[in-house]
Amino acid sequence: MPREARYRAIARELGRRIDSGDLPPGSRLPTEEALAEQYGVHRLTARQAMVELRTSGLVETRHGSGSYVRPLQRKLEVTVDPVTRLHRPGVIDELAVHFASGEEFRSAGLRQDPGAARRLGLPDPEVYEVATLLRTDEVPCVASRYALPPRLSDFAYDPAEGVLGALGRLGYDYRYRSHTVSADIAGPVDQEVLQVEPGAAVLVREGLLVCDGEPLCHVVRRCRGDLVALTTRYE
Amino acid sequence: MPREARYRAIARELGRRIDSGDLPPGSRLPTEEALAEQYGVHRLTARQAMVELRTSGLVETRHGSGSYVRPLQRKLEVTVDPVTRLHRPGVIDELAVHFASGEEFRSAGLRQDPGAARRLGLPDPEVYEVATLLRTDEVPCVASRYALPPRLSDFAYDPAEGVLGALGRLGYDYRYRSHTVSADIAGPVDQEVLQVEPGAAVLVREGLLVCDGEPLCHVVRRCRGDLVALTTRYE
DNA sequence: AAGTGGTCTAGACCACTCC
DNA sequence: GAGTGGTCTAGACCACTTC
Repeated sequence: MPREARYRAIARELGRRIDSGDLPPGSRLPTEEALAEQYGVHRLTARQAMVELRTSGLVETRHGSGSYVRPLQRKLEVTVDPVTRLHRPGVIDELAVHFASGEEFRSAGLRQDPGAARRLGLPDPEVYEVATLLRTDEVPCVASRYALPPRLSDFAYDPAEGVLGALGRLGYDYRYRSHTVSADIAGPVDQEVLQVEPGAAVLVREGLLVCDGEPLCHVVRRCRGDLVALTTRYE
Repeated sequence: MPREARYRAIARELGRRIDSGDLPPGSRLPTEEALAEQYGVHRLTARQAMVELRTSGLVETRHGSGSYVRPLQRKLEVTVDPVTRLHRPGVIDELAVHFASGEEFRSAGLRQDPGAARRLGLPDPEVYEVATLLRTDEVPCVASRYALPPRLSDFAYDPAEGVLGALGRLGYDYRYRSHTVSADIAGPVDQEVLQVEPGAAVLVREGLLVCDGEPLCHVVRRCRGDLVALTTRYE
């Protein structure tokens, strides 16, 4: 029976103090130096405990300043309408304002994407891909990737209306055939686009839009897990 | 402009080799010792690179054996029926078999839970809480927590039918009023119940069941992010 | 300038796996 | 028993924040 590592014990102790409210959200933890002295260990061992707490999402560290108990962040609830089956900002009033700026355009072009092409029922792996980003208060929040059949590659996109809005304007009467949600760890691309740390949680929502029974668009949205929740309300 | 840390550069290089297929899923990475020698750094620096890859979910490490590229794990797709609005195992055939064993009982009793009580429209913060666990191949997979009004505290629970099945048998004609999905980092409780590492992704699905317009049950399901995806299909 | 976290080297011993 | 990852100490210097 291996005894518990020192750094784990320290992390557990600090975690307990956070849970109990002894260290309230936003408060500063002892410095690594202070912890090292207090527990009689080397600074690196104390530091390891902080890494543990950071990885568990309990604490955030600011270089040169200190480590702080993470404030309980109220997540933005983005409603997903079960009838029209479209994303709609709402619920929290400010949200409508925040998302009103529309989808920021990131890139578009023909790409090889066998998975999306298969879902779209295409014979070749090539799709027309549009990548966009939604921000709230300037913070990257939801990264979307739309895959369309190559024949739509002259697709005109206006950020104000969004990709799906543009498809509607072009006369496509689409709806969702299916949705899948899952939770991922932020990969290198997420880290860059959503500006999160390695190890952050990402909420992934994937859907297939159909129009007259024909697949029209495959959408993948990767949302910052600490900022976004998706809500469906049934009437 | 601070130059990139050595360990980050090493992690990036290895990540690139994994993405390119040079290091295929399941293959073993060089040992920490070998990496240290190869890049001319101390073993701890090479180790730090491995920590980075592990945190990003690209690699898993087995003590005494080595670090391996994580196999692309096909997630269990649990379907969520938009009509009955109930969870149904399916899609992948084996799933029905795996979940057929029912919900393993974990605990039940009166608890203080102001959040759930508020959603249930109760005057007091007390609710009757039932905690269960679903396993697939013995692996903990979905941890559920049902909150009911205290008047239902004599609620009889049979694992084979599940909590919602039992409510149906008792004559409650319930349906979901709303659902929220989000992504979290595994906290201490998740680590224990779902048996995951600190830092693992957890898919959270929260819903409110109503019966004749009255709130009946508040459900929170915490699913292992690396194993579970929730799918809704519209006909 | 002082305080604090970030990176790195050097070296040691332990715990687990695999043969 | 050899190989490999896990933990820990000791000490150093750098980068960022705060005053």
